[in-house]
Amino acid sequence: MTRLDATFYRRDVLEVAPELLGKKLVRKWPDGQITEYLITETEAYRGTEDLACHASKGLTPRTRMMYEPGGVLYMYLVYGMHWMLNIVTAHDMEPQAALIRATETVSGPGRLTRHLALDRTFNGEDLLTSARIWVTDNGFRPEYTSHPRIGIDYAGDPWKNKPWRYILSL
DNA sequence: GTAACGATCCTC
DNA sequence: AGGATCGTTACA
Repeated sequence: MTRLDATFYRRDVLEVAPELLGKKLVRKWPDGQITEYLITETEAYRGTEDLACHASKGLTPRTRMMYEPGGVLYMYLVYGMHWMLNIVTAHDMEPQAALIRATETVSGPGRLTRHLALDRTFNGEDLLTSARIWVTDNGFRPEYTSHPRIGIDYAGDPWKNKPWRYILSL
């Protein structure tokens, strides 16, 4: 049960996103309680070319965390009500992130952040040093399947068809 | 300023 | 199938 380090996150998101499956998202609450959530579904968003990735719009106040070195969180609001939890990957000025879509007990990216009480105050949070959220490796290397990403049809071909959504098998 | 649009979820 | 709900972005 060791906290994942910089070398894990500072690689291409197409490697990191599937490898996050089976890892444990750890949340330490204000009262000191700690709860763990097995990650079961992720999606990769990769660079300025990927028209489904917010970074395709360039470096803006909203997207700037994605340009940080891997290991920090990128939080943003969609549809005026749901916060999305993204883990930034790759190196400085290489905008990539893995969206955490579900855990073993909570399905859906919006429901997950509501359950874990994650919002804008976690934008830029550093998973390498944070005392309230981090990810641990238990040595589990699960099988997984790949699928097109959800809710990004507007990105058009070929991006809407990239099999960059990863689901833990069983 | 103004307007259009979501990396979703819930209820009909 | 449709509504909720608001920050971000682009454009005038």
